[in-house]
Amino acid sequence: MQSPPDPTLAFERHDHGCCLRDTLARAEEVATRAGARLTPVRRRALEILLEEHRAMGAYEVLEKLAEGGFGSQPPVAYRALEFLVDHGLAHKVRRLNAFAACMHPGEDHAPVFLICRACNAVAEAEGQGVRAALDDAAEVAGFRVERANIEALGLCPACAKVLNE
Amino acid sequence: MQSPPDPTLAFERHDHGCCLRDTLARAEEVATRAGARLTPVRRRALEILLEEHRAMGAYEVLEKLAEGGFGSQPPVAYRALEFLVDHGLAHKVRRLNAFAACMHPGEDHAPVFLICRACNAVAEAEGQGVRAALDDAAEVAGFRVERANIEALGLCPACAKVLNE
DNA sequence: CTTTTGTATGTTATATCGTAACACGTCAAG
DNA sequence: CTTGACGTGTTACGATATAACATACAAAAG
Repeated sequence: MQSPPDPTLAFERHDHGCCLRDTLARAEEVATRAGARLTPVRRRALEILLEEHRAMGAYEVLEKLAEGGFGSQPPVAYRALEFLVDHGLAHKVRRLNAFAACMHPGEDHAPVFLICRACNAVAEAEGQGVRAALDDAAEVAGFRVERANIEALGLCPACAKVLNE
Repeated sequence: MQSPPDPTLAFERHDHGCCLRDTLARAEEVATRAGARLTPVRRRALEILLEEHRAMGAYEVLEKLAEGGFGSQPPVAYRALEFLVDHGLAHKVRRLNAFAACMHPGEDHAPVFLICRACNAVAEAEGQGVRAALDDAAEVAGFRVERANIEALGLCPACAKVLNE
């Protein structure tokens, strides 16, 4: 494993190689079940997001794809990422114009993103309750929610601690 | 009187001149109270957002500012818009890379944006409940939310009706 | 097995969104 | 009347994203 000592996607340490292989395997399954093909570029793009385990810009992903012998032009990355997002294998974090691998592919979940304004780490938290509240709020306006982006900016536990000293 | 019976930057018709003048007046007050200056460019930028009553890209706002004799380079618009956002007089809708005037300047509120995927209309709904749920979800991760972006994509009532026919 | 059809990949070129850095003007505080 | 903070304007550029077209490739139809 090469994983650097970064926080991310959860604010806690964890077994990385495990969550990578595991998630990748589930991703494969999700794609198959949807009748979609997790082709080499797409698979590699997902791997990249999982390896780094943080939110990455499309151009950053592109660079790593190119290193692996794939195309080096923006559409290559954007298309792979779009596929991943469409199939729930990755999420777009709009505040950062970045993408992050989904930690719960296949499971029916409502992710909310917690973005640390100090270290830029992004955690994907469970937001069923938030989503339910959103559906309620939308209903008042006669609006039916199909997709939602819920993102919070603040301080992660580690940075909050440091800044308080 | 303020507060019409609409659910805000809404999917319904309403008295426009009224909500414009009214909101503008309150904005002036908010700025003054914050010790900030609602200068001509800034005021005009807000007017533009209020007149059109929809989410607008920075370059679109810029164009209209230029028509009014203001500078025609991007920073002019971005700075005015940043001021408005910082002072709670406008919001950024990240899904659209666009800005919308706040319909409740000064009031303590937690906006959620309802974006119609068919007609691109944006409604600003009240999201106190959503925000509370978000705070709860964040707390589980030891994260303290400072700012949040909550955006929903779906169909507005009008478009939903049309598409069902 | 071949043709057809739809999908995936790659490329060039360009659109769209956003910011850094600096010059100038105004105004209020010292 | 100078200094310093702020606001506006400019040029130049960086970052993000997509359109349009060519080629390859795989699954379905013949």
